[in-house]
Amino acid sequence: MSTTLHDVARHAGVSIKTVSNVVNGLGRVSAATRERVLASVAQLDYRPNLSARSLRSGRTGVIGLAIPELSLAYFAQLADAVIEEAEQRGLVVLIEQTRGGARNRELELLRGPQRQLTDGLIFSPFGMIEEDTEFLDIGSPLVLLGERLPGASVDRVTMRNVEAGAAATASLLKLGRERVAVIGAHLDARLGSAVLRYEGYVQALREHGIELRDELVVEVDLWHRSNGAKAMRELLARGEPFDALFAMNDELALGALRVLQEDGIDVPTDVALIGFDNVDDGRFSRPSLSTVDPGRPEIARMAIELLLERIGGATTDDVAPRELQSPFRIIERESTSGA
Amino acid sequence: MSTTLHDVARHAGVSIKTVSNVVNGLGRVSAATRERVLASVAQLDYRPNLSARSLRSGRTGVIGLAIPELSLAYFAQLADAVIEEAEQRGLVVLIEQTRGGARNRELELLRGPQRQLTDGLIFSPFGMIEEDTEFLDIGSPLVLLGERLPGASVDRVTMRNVEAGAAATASLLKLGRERVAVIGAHLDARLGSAVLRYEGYVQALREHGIELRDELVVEVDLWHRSNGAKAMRELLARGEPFDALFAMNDELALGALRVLQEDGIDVPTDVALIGFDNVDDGRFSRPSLSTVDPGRPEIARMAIELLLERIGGATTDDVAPRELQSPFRIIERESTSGA
DNA sequence: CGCCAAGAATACAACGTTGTACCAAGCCCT
DNA sequence: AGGGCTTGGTACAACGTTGTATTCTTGGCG
Repeated sequence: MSTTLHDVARHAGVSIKTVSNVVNGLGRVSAATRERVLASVAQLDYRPNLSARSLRSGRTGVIGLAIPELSLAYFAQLADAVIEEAEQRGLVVLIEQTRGGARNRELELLRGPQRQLTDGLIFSPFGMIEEDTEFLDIGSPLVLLGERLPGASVDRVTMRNVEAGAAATASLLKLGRERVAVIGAHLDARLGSAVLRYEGYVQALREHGIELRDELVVEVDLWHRSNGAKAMRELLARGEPFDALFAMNDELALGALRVLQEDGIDVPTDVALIGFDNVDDGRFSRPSLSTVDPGRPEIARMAIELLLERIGGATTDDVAPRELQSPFRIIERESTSGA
Repeated sequence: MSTTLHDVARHAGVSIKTVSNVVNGLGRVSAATRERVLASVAQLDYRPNLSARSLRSGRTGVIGLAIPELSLAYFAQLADAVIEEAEQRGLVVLIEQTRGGARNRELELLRGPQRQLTDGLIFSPFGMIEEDTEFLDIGSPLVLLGERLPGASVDRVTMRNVEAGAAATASLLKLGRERVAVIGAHLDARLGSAVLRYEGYVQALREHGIELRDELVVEVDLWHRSNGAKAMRELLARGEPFDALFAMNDELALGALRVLQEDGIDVPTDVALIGFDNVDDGRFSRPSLSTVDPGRPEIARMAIELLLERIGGATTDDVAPRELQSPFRIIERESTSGA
């Protein structure tokens, strides 16, 4: 077994509590004993038992991050940012995948035994519906990512999806394009990024006095690359001409790009293209992909800040939930270059 | 506070240990009391305190996964597989990033307090050198991914990098190409995938009676997409003709592809291209990317199996370390299509 | 009818840590 | 010189769980 406070205490000839105080920098300890204890700690290679510490303190130093899928670049990069941000605050991150965001998976995960292991959870919901908000009461701090479940009174980090969607669309319109298609819509949904980004799209069209054409709107359930390709084939099959495309995320955009090129359609000359998320891949596609940068580091930072406020605050319940918004910016690359 | 065994015991009118037995399915409990206890458990929504359980049992149910960077698609997908595999065995995964695999970061991570929190560690080393092997003695089970630190007597999961490198190269040669470039080499290193894959490259050339030309070998430190682009510019600048390219991973390949296309060089007509890792992105690039599939799910499964054997085994020390090899296969896509 | 074994449940300690309460000096002040 | 105060340290309990040893039933059997 590894060394404990007892071992160190015996070795240094002090009480176990004094060692504890030295290790945690608490209480008053004379310089002499402190040094003696530290020497013993070093010599015996003492490392505190985190389970015991957690049992006493009620804190584990672990936070959970629940996302749909790590193999989607957006979430991988988000996880990266969260881990980085957590590390700076002395926390470690337990990642859980909801796998396509199936509702049941999400509910299970909210009630799973892992919750006992984490001081709080950062959760990017996808499949849950409004009736499920009661399940969000998990007994430990929770921060939602995104605009789903708007009814729930929980801390959350969102972005200006409507404005961002409008800005993306506008960046296409300002090139003089007038037939702007969009893929990734969830027309019969009432919630989620898809709804908001679509709203931005519609809004931008209106502001520029351009008619909204349903034939240029393609719905896509999961925003995977393969579905982007499928959506583009569908759009092409419709035979409706278009000269610009707003893809609701970069995966869709890159999937669509591939199909456009297969058909000999040049981007950006024939079709200007913009995605969403600023995933690394877009920088090296050909043409490189214009996109909306959602401010991932900020999202991570804000989420952890909200979480830590709850974790730290003794009386967590009576504080009203907060919503923080991350800044976004349009990144113009080759896929919308003047041409 | 949440409900404890005490609460349930009082509620069901039994002893605390009986509740514990019921919850864990241990000991002999009559059907009647079992039912009564389970009813109380459900009613009070009892969930065991994992810290306390860990303190008693010495197990946390958490395993660590230390990788260079989650934003590299290969590692994101690997992490995905590990989490999935762990979940099936009732474990959760703590992901730690070594950020480009700096040696110090790796050593810190091996000694960090997190080790007290995990039952074992799956570690993909990058910057550590052979002199550091002593640091691998972390007091809990450890499985290495890859061939680094060959001197260390630790469990590990590897792949037939030499054979795979040779197979990739051969798949280019069999197209009739004779000037096969390679990017990603670490010529003055003695260890690592780069060395082995390069060895396979050399070997395949020799077997096909093709001369090895140093001018067609480009070194790349970190196998990022941007470095792939840089390497390709360097290769083009050399002015040495080549008609095929083996990129040591898909990121390099996609970065290189982009630069080739900028220069109007057609893939696969002018240059046939194969990568390594079978990252999702390669399926939707244009042309789609031929690659080597390293068997990620198998790697994840093997790593966890090795880890669990150590964790389970009472006398862990006297069992000789094992090495498992994952199967690989060549995936031919457009970037090496006959043409 | 009395004894024993097996079945069912309990009491208690321990895992390693930290918070609370307490104690022993030494010092200053009146 | 004795009361209060600061400084440095200790003893003990508690966090919630589980392993070990123990007790209490009960029914079967000689």
